[in-house]
Amino acid sequence: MLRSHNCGELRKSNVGETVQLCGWVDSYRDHGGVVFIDLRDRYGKTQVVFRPEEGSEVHIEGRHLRSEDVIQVAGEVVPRTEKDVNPKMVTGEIDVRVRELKVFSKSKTPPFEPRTQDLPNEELRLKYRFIDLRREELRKAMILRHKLTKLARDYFDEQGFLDIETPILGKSTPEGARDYLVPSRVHEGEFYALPQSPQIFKQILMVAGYDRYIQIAKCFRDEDLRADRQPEFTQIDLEMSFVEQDDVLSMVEGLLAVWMKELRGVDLQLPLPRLSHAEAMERFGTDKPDLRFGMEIVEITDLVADSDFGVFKNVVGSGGRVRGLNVKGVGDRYSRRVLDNDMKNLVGEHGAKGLAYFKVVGGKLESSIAKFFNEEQQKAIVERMQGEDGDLLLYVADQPDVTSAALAALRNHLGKDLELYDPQEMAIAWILEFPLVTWNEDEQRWDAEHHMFCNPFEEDLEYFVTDPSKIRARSYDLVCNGYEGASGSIRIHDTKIQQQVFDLLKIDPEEAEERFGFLLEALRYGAPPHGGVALGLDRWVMLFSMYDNIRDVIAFPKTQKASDLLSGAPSEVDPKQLRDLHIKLDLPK
RNA sequence: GGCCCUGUAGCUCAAUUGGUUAGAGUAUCGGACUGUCGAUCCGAGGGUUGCGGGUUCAAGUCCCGUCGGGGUCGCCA
Repeated sequence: MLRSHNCGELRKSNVGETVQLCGWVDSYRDHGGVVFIDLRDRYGKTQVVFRPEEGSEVHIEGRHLRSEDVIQVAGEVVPRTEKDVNPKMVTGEIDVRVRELKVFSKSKTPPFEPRTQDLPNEELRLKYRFIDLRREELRKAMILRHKLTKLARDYFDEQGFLDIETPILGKSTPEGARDYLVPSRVHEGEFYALPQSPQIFKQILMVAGYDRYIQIAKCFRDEDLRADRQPEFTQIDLEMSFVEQDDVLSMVEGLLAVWMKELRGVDLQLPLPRLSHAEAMERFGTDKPDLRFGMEIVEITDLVADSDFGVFKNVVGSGGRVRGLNVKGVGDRYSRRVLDNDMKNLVGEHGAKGLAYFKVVGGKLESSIAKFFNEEQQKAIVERMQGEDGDLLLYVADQPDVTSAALAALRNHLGKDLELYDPQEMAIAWILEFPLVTWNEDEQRWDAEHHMFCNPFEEDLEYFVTDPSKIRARSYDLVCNGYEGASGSIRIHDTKIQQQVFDLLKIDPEEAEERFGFLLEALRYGAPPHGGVALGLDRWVMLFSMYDNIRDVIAFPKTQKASDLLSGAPSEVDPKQLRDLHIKLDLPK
């Protein structure tokens, strides 16, 4: 070993010991005589001291050390005088007095230093990821990620789950997200696809009798990125046989309880709150509500249908709804400019054509459009909204889905802007009973909401013929602070029901065989009732470490355009490689 | 694909309404200093204002295009 201790462990009790430390020069302070170096490794920092009387050569070399040089020092642990103790460092009670110095490697002047307060822009951080990863914040995130993963593996192991790997090179199934394709050299003109999830394989494992499966699985989706979406990401993927929905939910809840206990020291209240999809849409306008604060959506369609306000009246007349939010006590906080521009634009991004607003004054409404509502209507609105003097009431009038999307966005914006919640809090809940299918207006057909192997409620089977939009699925999402943290369902194991679903989705038998016949075939050889769920590991690390993007919890993330600025991927390849694969490029001009 | 933000010294930022030689902190280099811990003090070097075009007597600043980064809508079963 090149070191006897790491840089985070020496204490007063080590005084007098001769030690060797290795690490990176975090900072240096040269007083001409005495030179101080903060030596850093993954475990912490220790101050090492060069004094002229320890030998001129070592001292001179010490004076030339610069940020990020990698060195080994040998010397004696000495106590600091009381006034020199640094209470900000756990190793602040001691120094290592350097007798010998070895410089393993000098560093070029780094583009930024790991100890910097002013973070450089993300482009630079990604290009020099090896330096960014030296920062304490990122190191903490990596450690937290390790802990979440380790706790999950241990938990599922205790519950009898088997960790089984599934292929990375798989078959393209053109449902859902765009596939990342990998050309086959051996099979000319044919392609593998990287898995969007191990979905089909884990169901086949259930058929094969491995009734509790778990995998920390890399998944790939070639879609546009977001703050919480990377082209490759990690799922904690599991599947269980001979279970009902509640069994899967409580299994996941058990994991969350472990995480909360071990990482936050909190006893998670179980079972977690459960909301139906319909209820979530009604109260929060979204299937992934941020439940850290209230400010729920309230409907006033019935109260304004007869008002003199043309906008509301017309919307109601054409089947629309008028819904809004009561923003408590901020009647004067937002200027008309903010309301008419910023907030209107925000709801506009979600299709709303306008934003109506009132201030509650003396139990009535005040605003430029208040005159269109008679006293009775005003009082009814205030009462419905539970309005008190000084409240701000905001309304969107439009088709139902537009009011939901617009008000959900507005609610999230206001919650953050008004700091309506404790950022430390984690509000976790299940969203249940998603619709099995949604109508695709462009294609004029029904699309699976979750996926096509998702089991409908038996009591809803009659709606297959009468009104497919009413069929509820045995599917469930776990939401936390407005993020989808897990998603799963009980699967279909009955071939008759599976056929009904295919019929509804207009997937003809031949097509079904071609796309995923191997799963359908497996299901014909004795399929147990089964279901499962996948947790987005990156998002949970992000939530537990309170970042607002997942790049900060991934060691080597990609940019919004899916490139890796560190390695330069993607990149052109040698023409010979393309020839081997029989690929000719046909690029846009 | 749409919309919004952004790009000035290695880094973080400034630069009045379009107007003189584009500044500051930090980093780097040189010097001073024997107890600092964001060390301090003195000095020096460091710029194709992302790139290309245009308007103008004059462009970091205005216009068009383009590239990179970020946010978001579409998209993501």
